[in-house]
Amino acid sequence: MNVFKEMKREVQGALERLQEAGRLPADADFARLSVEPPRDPAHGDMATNAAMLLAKPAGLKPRALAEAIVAELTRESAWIEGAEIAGPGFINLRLKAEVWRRVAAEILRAGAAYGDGDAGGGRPALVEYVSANPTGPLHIGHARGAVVGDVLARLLSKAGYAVTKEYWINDAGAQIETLADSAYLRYREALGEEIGAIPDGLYPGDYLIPVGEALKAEHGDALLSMEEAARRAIVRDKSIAMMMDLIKGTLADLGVVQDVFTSEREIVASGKIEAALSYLDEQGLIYVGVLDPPKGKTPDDWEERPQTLFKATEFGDDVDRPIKKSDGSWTYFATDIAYHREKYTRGFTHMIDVLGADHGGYMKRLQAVVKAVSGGEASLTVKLCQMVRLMDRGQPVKMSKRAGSFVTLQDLIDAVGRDVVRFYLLTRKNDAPMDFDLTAVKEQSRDNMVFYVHYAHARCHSVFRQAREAGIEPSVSALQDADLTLLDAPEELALMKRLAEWPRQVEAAAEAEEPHRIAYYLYEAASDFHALWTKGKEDVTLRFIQADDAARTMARLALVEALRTVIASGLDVFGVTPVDELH
RNA sequence: GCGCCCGUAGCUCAGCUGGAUAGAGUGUCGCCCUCCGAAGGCGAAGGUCGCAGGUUCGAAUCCUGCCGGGCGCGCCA
Repeated sequence: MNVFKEMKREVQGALERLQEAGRLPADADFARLSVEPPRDPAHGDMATNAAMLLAKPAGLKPRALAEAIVAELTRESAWIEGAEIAGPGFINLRLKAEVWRRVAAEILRAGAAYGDGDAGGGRPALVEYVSANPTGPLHIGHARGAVVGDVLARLLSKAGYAVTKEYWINDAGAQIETLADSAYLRYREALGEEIGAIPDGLYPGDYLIPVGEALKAEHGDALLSMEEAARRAIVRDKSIAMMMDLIKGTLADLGVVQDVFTSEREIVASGKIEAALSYLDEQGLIYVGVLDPPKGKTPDDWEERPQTLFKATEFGDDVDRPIKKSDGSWTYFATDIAYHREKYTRGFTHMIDVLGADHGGYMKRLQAVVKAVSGGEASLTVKLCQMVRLMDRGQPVKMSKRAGSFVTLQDLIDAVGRDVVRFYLLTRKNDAPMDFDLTAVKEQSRDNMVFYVHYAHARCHSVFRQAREAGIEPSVSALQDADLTLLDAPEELALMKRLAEWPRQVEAAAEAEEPHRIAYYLYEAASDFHALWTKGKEDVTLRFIQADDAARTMARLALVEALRTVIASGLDVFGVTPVDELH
């Protein structure tokens, strides 16, 4: 049950009845109608702008129209207790306490499924994220995209989309040849050869040593005498496979498991580039032309030459984009065209790419591609993740590959734990830069959202433990049977109202594609709970456990369980495991 | 030069896609532990929402132009 949706339906119903009665014009537009909780709780539980919106078309003063709406609204509503007209024409509604208790009861019944929505209507959505080059381990720069993408997928899934989580493997191109060369060097090293310093231009990392050893174990010294092309294929495939295993291992430790891994190499080999381009050609979107040099930053070796171009400008991009290099091979952009066409032909019209901020310049052209290859049917949103600065006690952690203090994502997970990494990276909008302070993220204080939310969950369990010691067993059935009408304190009602917002928060966060909203909601819910808990210290009658009143105690335990359920549900969206106890 | 993102309390950030007197945390100041975890809570002070226009019943939010910061800008992936 989404109270807010139900109320909007009621208000809309009232407006339609007024329409039928001829008191509102038949063509009145309700698109901008809002029924939302007001910022200030003194304004009631729900406020609507209906009167202000429709005053002009109705030819009435907002307050006069508001009175008519209120009369219609309160006539037969099961939920509305009262309505006031305020300010420029707001209608403030107060709902019966019964409404909130019903929500609490529903939470106890639905458990983790509370908050699940149907905004997605089962439609497929594809979230592509991480997609790091398989040339080495993931580092911190990849962490944010991995978490944001993963949680976006979980969020959309909770909101009713059929989500596919995808990784695009850049296993073609120059960097992969470099990887193969680097691995071959390690292979020779494994055979006992003295290789000295790793030459410039090759990957120096230790992580390739196991690749060399694996090649030795499988092939002995046979590769040395093998013809170059055949050898290169073997070394390359082995390197890519082992790098992907390394990456998947780290992602698994982060709790990220993707459904589909699409290989660039396979897309290239399958002829899908030619197919996609010929499709675009049929649409008249491919032509040969000459581009102007980039303004203000002409490369030294710039030479004007005719190129094969995609008409990206037709879809809002700034310039048309080349799809062939000067040597006749495809540009990376050409494979992007084929890949996004591939996504569309697999049935996805709702696509999300999670990319690093350094790919900002690619956003428009990718969106242009998606429009073009789908005949305008599909759309792509690009979530750009800004930099994460790794800090310790307020000081930047120096990272230099050369000095060997290169921090991998695996190191980070091992150092602070996957739940902390996940949650913390979601406490900011993805497009705002953030600091990740190794010490601060583990601090146990209120300014640490991660801790504060976990604490609330643990505290719920603490209450249950205390109840059991007092001889009260908060079993599922006992909680479901509790008499919630005994929850009548203003603080208790306020908490129930907060819990009633959860489905709405899920839907809003999913629609806006902003996982961080969940973090802030959980923080506020935790705050409400901690406040209520502490009030029980001063006012004994507010304590959850009332030794001489078993019924009231059970009602309050039910409220605690409802809160716990919502927090656990939010943490589940984040892929974070709730804790029953803090250490 | 062009494009994208950002500018909100001293500091770090929210602000529910246009709503009412702009909110948290932190820091400063003042309170609350014989009591379900003080790892917490309550209160005070703190703002020309970068600047200037515009759109309308109403703007931190949308549009335009400036100012300031970050990222990017053919043949790299």
